[in-house]
Amino acid sequence: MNKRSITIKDLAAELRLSITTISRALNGYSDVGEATRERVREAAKKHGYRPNRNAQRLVTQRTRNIAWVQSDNDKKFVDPHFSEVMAGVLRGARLEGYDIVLTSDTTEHQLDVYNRYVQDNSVDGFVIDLPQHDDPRINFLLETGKPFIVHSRNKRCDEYSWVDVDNPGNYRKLTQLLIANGHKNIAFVNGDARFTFAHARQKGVDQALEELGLPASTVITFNATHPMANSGFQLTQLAMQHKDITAILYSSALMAVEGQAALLPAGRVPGQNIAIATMDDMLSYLDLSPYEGVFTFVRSSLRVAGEKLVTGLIAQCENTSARTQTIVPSQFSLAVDIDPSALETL
Amino acid sequence: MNKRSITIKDLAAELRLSITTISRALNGYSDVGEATRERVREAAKKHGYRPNRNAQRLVTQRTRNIAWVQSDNDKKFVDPHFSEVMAGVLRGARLEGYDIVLTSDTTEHQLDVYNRYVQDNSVDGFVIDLPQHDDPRINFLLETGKPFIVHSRNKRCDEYSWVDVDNPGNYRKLTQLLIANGHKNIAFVNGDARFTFAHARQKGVDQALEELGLPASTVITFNATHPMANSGFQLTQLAMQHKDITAILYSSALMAVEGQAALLPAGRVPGQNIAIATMDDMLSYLDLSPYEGVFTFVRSSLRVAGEKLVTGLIAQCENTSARTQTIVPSQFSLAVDIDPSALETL
DNA sequence: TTCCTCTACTAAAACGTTTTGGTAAACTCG
DNA sequence: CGAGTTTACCAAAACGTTTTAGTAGAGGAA
Repeated sequence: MNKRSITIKDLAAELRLSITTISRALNGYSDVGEATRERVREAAKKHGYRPNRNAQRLVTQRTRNIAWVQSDNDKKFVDPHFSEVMAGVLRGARLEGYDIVLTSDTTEHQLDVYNRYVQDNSVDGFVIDLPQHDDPRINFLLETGKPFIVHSRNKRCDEYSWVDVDNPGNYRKLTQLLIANGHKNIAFVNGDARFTFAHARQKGVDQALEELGLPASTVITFNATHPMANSGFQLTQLAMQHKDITAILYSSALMAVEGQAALLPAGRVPGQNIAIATMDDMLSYLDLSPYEGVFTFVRSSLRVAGEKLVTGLIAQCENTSARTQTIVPSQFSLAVDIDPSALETL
Repeated sequence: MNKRSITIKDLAAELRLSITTISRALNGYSDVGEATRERVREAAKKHGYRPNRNAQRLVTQRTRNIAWVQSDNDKKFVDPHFSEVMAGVLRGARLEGYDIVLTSDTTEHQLDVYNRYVQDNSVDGFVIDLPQHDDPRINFLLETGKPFIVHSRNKRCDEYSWVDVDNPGNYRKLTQLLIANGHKNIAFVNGDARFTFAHARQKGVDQALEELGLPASTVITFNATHPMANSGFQLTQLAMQHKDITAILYSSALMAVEGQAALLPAGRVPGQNIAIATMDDMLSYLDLSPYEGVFTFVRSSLRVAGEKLVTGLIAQCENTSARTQTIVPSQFSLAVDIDPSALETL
């Protein structure tokens, strides 16, 4: 039970070397003889020695910990999109030898935990997911000067590091593509408008209409209020009340798939009498193979975004002046009933 | 930027007290004058002093960190059920002043990260979710003697702490309830059989049949292989190929809801010509209000389970001999077409 | 030989706490 | 008044590392 772990002192005693030499041997310094280094390595392996993380952190002032703070009563926590980003973050962190410290705040005292972490040396930096337009977490962290990175952008985005997808561009193109294929009545099933990503997508749609000189009524938007299972179904049902709609533009493939159950009773068959287009975040939770060539996708991996978030943040932790401002690329994959030539002229 | 945080020494200097007194004042020791304690408190607040977590951890040998290790290529990560348990864990941890350290392993070297954490003093204990029948993580942690707690039970469950729901009991009762209401051909849409929870539920179903002397063919089981969006839909479609089925028993309400889209085309209406029964994990991702009185539920909150997991584990971390072996209670909520009297005789 | 350089090592300080084992002064009581 | 007790403080050690500022000795050059 709870036996004390082996320490650098134990190794030093056993090998009749100073703890300095043990430390420097294991950390790859050149002022250690090769024979000695080998002896140290072997003894360390034999005893399963690992440096005490807390002692290391105390002396180096670096924790190799990254904070992810999740709002306790926040529905977005349970959204599969969250899990996908997190999976990428975890992978990136593991490869770099970092750990993720996950906590929840209370919405009333959202900044408390950020403040605590800044003060008590628990973490080197923060990942912020799903920012809002005037996000208090971003404002706070900018003030403290602690490293952080944001998934998506808000209005202060040139002051901090971020990883994002080209939301306006993607949705502008999807909209123009649908219009070029003859669709004049489009439903746009979008996410919660409080979040920057949903706002950016709406902007892309609006821009497309403006460029083509079409009235705003060409697209009717339906906003999800919370990420909920089957919200795609419910919003699609709403959209189906507008009989003249011939295309639906979704904000997530999950919603698009859920929406299928609302299409059938309305006599709509994707690719035949209705066109479906959506962003595909490449959720591993969602099998899209049945919809290949049936839906039009613009694909970009949230998992990759997660990995880029964490590597960007780590770069900044290790070199304070490093800034990451990266657009994760997207690929189009068109439904068979969509004429691809329209895409080239965009 | 990166300005050094204020330390106990700074406070001592400012107040012309020893660091001992500062420490003991803030930690509530009785050998500090009330006036002094107040002075210390005020100065600490004024400067936003927080003890350096790593120094604390080094000297106390306790981290107030709990590890949750997630398999990297594991689909279960993206399952909304995971998020719900995690939400509970985070809440419990926050209330007790603990943080969660989240990492991923690689499936090939699953135990590496457990081993590292045991050796390098990163965490005080581990939470293990979704154990398998002969789970190597459990075997390993039992050997090391490090505190851990398991969500669900496997065959060695009297050797460790766990939190679980009465899976066999609940599914025995649901099965008997359906049979008592005249259903002789039941589909059982169950989870992945590798996991103990799915196995335990199957056992409950089997036991019900045995007790009633009914043939095993009364219930046909359909196992999910991965947690996937819409797997409830696909498995329900499969079940609908058996025309004589009059009741479906699901392993999760999410699957039950997804299955709805497969029922309609088969001419089935819940509560009229088909009975639906399921466990309800009270996912905040899922709105079940439309199915109240339509499905039969046995309800138990995964979020509560998560909270109990973390408080049980913390108790064990702080007092090595403490063991938690808790069944989270379940409540029945019957569909209107189900005769409740059958339940009382069980 | 002497001086210099290079190799291979080390003692001690530092990181910021908590805890142990005190003590000096102030009170209490017979 | 003096002995004992209580109150309110503190110096120093400890936790387990990394890093700084060395040194002793071997080898080479003149």
